[in-house]
Amino acid sequence: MPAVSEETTDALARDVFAFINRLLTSGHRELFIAMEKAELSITQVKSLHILSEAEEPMSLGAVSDALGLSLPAISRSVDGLVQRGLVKREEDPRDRRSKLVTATGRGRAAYERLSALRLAGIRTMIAELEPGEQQALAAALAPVIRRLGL
Amino acid sequence: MPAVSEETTDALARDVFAFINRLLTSGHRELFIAMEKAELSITQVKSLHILSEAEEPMSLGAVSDALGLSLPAISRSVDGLVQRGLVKREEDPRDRRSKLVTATGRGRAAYERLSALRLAGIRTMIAELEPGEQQALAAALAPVIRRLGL
DNA sequence: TATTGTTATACTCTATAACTATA
DNA sequence: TATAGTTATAGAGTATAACAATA
Repeated sequence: MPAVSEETTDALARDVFAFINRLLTSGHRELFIAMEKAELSITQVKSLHILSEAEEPMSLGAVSDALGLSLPAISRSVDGLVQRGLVKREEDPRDRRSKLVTATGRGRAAYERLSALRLAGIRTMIAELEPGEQQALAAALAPVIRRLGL
Repeated sequence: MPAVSEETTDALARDVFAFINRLLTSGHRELFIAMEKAELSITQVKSLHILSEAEEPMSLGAVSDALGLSLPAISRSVDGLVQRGLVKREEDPRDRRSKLVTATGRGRAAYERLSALRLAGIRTMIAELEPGEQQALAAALAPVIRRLGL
């Protein structure tokens, strides 16, 4: 019962696909260079991401589940972050088998810097669009973002 | 001299960022499962991609440059594709040091199948949007796609 | 000599298995 | 016994270095 034909949805999907590809290829070079310079792996950046946004300390198992990676992979990844003071790791007093990890101020700042780089890449591409195109895109995306709770 | 304020551009960039993240996380699980089943690495899929779209045979060096990976990595990656009949590799008659590689029919078909999966993930998310949202998004993206030559 | 691609080797990141310590 | 995390080991994929063939 869609009020939009399947062909239209398909065409839109292809457009979104092309748009994403363009954004991904255009904006990620600087990000990867920055990650290399900071000696952070992709997993470490992702870990910093969820820990930066987490309201409360997380166990390693919770991080492992959130990222869909094995516990050993997370253990080693977080270990590197702890050694550089980007993450704090301490025993859970209520279950001493478990370790609670939190992003430190420095860790949050490091993630913010990388996130800003990624955003800058997208902004550069958007700035190349005509003002009218930007406005139409903003108007079209805003309600979608709001409705999806992003 | 933009007719759109910087704050507006920033807000739009953030929306696009959120939208992309949602699309990437939503649609890629099936794709990775399919890749695993086909025993194709990311590099092999990317190689199939550019070879499928290439008008003419490419040298290994050209593939290496296009993907930003080392020649040995491409050599091994393509070797696997050749062994499975997805890519044809032959000496360049005009420079016998060079090998020319082309996607075979089977190789193109394999790439098309994976590409369709990725598109399906995006389409699923788009189908969740209200008809009006879809129409606004389509109207906003179409001119952008056309102007960027995508 | 310089260049194209391959083979050798070392490194990073991951997963499974074995282990330690708590529960 | 079961569970959280760590350490041991093996596998995939990449890069640099050494090599072979051709220019």
